[in-house]
Amino acid sequence: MSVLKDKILETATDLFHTRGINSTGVDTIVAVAGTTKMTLYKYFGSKEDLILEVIQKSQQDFQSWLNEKLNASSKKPSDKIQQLFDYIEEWVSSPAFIGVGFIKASAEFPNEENPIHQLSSQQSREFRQFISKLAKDASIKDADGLALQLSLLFEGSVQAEQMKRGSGAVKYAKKAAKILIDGAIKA
Amino acid sequence: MSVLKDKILETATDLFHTRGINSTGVDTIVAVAGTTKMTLYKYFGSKEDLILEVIQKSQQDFQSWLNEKLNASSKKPSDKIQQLFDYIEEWVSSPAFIGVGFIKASAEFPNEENPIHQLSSQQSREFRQFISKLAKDASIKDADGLALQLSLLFEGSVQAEQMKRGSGAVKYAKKAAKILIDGAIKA
DNA sequence: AAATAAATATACACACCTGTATATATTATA
DNA sequence: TATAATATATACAGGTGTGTATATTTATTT
Repeated sequence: MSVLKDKILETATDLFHTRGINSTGVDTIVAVAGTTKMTLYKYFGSKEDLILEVIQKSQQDFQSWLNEKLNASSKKPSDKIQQLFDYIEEWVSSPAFIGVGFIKASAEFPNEENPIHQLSSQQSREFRQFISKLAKDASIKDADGLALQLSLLFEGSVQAEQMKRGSGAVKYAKKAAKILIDGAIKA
Repeated sequence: MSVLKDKILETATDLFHTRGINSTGVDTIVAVAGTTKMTLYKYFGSKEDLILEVIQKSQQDFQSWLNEKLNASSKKPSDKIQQLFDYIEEWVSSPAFIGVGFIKASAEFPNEENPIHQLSSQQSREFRQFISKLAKDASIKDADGLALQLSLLFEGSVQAEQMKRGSGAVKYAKKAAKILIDGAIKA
């Protein structure tokens, strides 16, 4: 991947989160990235394409990071799901955290026919399936149900953190997750 | 309140939710409301003022509805908090549900200095305090902690419902809420 | 050094946005 | 009926948005 394309993606990701997607023009993006519109439109067919790539890459990066953390920490499936929110907390609390792409995008593009909304919806679904797999591996009966509940805590936490940085909401989400997981294991 | 001002508020509320706030121009609002820009700017100083009033009124309406429901159903404080998510489910599942103003607004206006963001943040806080009061009345020890957790489930549910209408996420939020409330009562 | 590719600079077409100015029509009140 | 208040119609100023056309400069390769 070209270094310039990468720089544009990175800049757009940052601006979309700090100023909003619709409020960020391509002129601003290229100015901050230190390049020109011609270059941007060489790598991305349209602003919509750029948005789609930003959302995709953000989620990919997070998923990769999370996977590595979980695999490095333990081999036991029951440990993994218990540690899920430890890493979510680490990630959300880090200074580099700027939000979750698919959550913001679905708010700015509420129409379900919109490609950006559809990609957001798909990624939310995939993340829930990821949690569900963790639960299944840990021999939890209603894995899908628990996964949905944990994803609600996750999305709620991110929302809260976006509303007010340093809210500490994730700490309580973690406690709630532990209670729900313990309950689901016993069932 | 003038009937026209009311009509504009109602139309704007609907369009903001179905198309997004930034994506909805005042021209569209007055066209759908069946009036003109001159009238809109007579009742609202600016588009920002209109947005603020829309968010304020939406939350007020919801809070009033919820309060009535809770007061009508039972006098026992411990019942009230247990029934909270019954009514949230009823509200979110109703065909008239279009989303929560302060959640969408905070996504479209991420800058914490922005008046719209600040109002959103304030309303999120007020709703959490409302839940906390329910918990305190029910003699729950860590009322603030539980209120935060329940608000995460609430915001997560709304987010999920926005992502995909009819997701049924609230049903699982309700189950999770019951577990968390029961746990908090025992503690 | 010559030829090819990549990036820049600049200008512009066209659409849409918010907000206002001005003149006209409609409705309510006295 | 005359006066005042309310709403409409229309046009426009000034800004910003996406996307493209054209020409020039820089960097890479042969």
